[in-house]
Amino acid sequence: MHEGGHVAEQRGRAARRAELISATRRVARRSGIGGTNVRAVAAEASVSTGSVLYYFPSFDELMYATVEGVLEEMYEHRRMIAESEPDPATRLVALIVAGVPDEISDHLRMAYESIPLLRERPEYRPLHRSIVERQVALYRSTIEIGAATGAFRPTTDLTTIARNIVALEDAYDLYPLIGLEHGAETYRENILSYARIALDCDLTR
Amino acid sequence: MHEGGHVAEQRGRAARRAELISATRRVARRSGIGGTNVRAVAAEASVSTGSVLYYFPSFDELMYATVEGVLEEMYEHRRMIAESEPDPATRLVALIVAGVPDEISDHLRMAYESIPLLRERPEYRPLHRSIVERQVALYRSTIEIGAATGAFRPTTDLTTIARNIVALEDAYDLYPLIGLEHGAETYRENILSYARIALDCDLTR
Amino acid sequence: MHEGGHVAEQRGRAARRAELISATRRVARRSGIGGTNVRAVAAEASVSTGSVLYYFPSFDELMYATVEGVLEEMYEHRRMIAESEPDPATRLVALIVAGVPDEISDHLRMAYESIPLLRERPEYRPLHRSIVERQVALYRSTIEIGAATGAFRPTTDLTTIARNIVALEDAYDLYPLIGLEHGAETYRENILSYARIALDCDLTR
Amino acid sequence: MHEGGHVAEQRGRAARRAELISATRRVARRSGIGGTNVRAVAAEASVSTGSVLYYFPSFDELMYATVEGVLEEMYEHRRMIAESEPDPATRLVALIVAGVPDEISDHLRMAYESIPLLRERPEYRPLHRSIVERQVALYRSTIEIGAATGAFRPTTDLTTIARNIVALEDAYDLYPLIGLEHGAETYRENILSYARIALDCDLTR
DNA sequence: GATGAATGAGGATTCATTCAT
DNA sequence: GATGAATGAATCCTCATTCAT
Repeated sequence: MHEGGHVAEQRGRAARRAELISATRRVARRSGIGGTNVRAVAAEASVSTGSVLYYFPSFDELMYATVEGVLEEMYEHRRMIAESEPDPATRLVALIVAGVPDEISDHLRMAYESIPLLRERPEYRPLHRSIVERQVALYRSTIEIGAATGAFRPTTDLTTIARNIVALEDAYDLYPLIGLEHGAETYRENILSYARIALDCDLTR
Repeated sequence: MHEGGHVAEQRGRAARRAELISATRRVARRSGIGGTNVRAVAAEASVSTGSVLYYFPSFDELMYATVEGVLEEMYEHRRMIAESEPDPATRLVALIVAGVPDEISDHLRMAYESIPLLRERPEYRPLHRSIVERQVALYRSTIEIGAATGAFRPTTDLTTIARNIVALEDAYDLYPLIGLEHGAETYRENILSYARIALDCDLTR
Repeated sequence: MHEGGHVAEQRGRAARRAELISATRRVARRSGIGGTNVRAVAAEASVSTGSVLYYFPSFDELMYATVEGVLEEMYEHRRMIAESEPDPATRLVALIVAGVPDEISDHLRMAYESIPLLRERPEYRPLHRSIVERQVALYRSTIEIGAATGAFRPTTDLTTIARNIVALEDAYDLYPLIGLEHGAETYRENILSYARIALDCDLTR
Repeated sequence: MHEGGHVAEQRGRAARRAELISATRRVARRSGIGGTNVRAVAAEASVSTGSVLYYFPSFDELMYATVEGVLEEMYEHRRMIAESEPDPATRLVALIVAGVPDEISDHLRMAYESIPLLRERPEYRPLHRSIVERQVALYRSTIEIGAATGAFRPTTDLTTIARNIVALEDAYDLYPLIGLEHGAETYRENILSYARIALDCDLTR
């Protein structure tokens, strides 16, 4: 009927879904994943509850897409930090600083709040896993470059170091959520203290 | 007549509560915290739903008591490991081995699943925080002893090292939950690799 | 197609709420306020319990709206009697006759049954108070007109007389509820006997 | 077995019941009839919930006995006022003053809160009815004496006057409960204003 | 006599989902 | 395409009553 009608509709559909995901994110930020429901999302997006489930087969799928988006964005942010900084030492510090934010980020909060979803929805696992793995890759390649240029002199296998740094980040990101507030600065220094001895380098900031 | 007659009852309120907590634990292990409700707990304990709320002022309180018990037990287990091993190096290794179990423990699962509860129930925060702090203390005192005996030659401040070890443990405990299965052995080695350079020691197993 | 198709729905939210209020009234008439609950109302209105709470934020609000409606209707009925009768003496008698019905009216029953609600729901107070006050105003203005035309020769302050008449009505409405059955006629005559001496007039019927 | 055992037991039983009634009264004063339940009464009386229903066949019966006691006490109080004052005019004023207390009395509150119980428990009706009737009798005999002594010159039949006074009292006792606070003094004056013209007398205070 | 543990029906409320329009 | 009214199962919690002791 309409020229290119389907294409336009498809575009419209994608845009609608994006809006709903965005609304879900805002609700989840405000009220937590547990406090996020169809009605709240519909209200936030100024659409009907019927619309929400018209664009997503179920509320679970919308939540999945939302968590996915948040995690991807979180990773993307760190990847851009890595790309914009050529010097491996500086990049490493920048990554760690970005990895342990001063304020609990919504990204992190949602990442941790989505853990209970894993039990009944195994499809969440690849999401989380992949984020960790790509962060490890980010650190690993940074270290590799530094090792190649002589900036770092790794004391052990690179993957181990990269994994440890990411693990430290993950734990130190969790702590503020459970009320352990030693401050992002302390946590960053803890991670840097590890990086220095593991890479036998200076890492001034 | 009376003697022995009231055995079940005389175990008393505390025992009944303990049974309910235990039932809650089993349900939570099976179905997750999100899948745990009054009816399921009542069925698991073979009592009426009324009974559950007879022994606990609210379901939330039962859940809190359950999480508290699980976390305490987890810490207690590690404390006993520490106490039963006098040699600091051996103790450190034992703690790390116990801290990264081969199978995902219910303790850890519940610890992580209870994170979303933190948002609406701030009373959970001291629970989680305290467990982390006491674990750090456990490692710190172990390191201190080792430093005193010359077994360890710490390269930096003891609290930092202890915190980093606990943080690594916490993250490596989380990973299997999200499908990252490099194996407990790998994770333990990663932590040990840190401990070795941070404490400048051998730590054979 | 559309036109007329949505009749039931297009009557709209307000109409649905009115239906539920009406159902609540029927249940309350049959079973008392204490015997009125969501399920009974839903059954009476032939809808699901979910529907009841879809149109009212809480059952309390539905009950409030119902009591409010009943009280307003009661007042409105008396106001119309007053308006339709120009002669102050005839109007006064008509008001008293309407004010003490032969049968215990649902209005009165609900008015008195809602008294215990006042303790926990202070928002009911303005409702009751306002009805009494407006009834007093109705009598007062009637008396005022009669005094102006010379039909009444009030022996004391008009508000006092109006209040006393309403008070007598309120009490005599209560008595049949507690089993004091001297008959509406006797009660009306008692009130009229007061009106006659207080207004120094005849008040034949 | 025990000498007079049964008698003593009967006395004990009556005393226990009295204590429970008294406890029920205190709870009802605090929390309203709707907020009064077996557990609260048991706690207030420092006995077990089982005890409460050991001494009363059902909670309803305990509540009935409590309301009965309160209403009787209320009447008894007024009767004593009447008895202690020989002069009919002074007695009348004293009765009216006592009948419209400055503060909402627990007696009145319970009298009005018990109205909804009438629907399902017809046995409450004689209670309320009898209180009204005896109050009317109190006023009627007072008026009769005054008429005999020439202190009062009733303008109409004595029962009508007595009933109207009691009705006014009942309504003016209700008003503070629904938030109509013109003050006890105003209400008393309103009643006295009626008494004066109905009895054609002075009634100074 | 007295207890209090245990019950289970019944209370209001929440919410993803369905479907007629 | 999009709506939003309607559902009903599931949630936690309350409470008079029972009964073994």
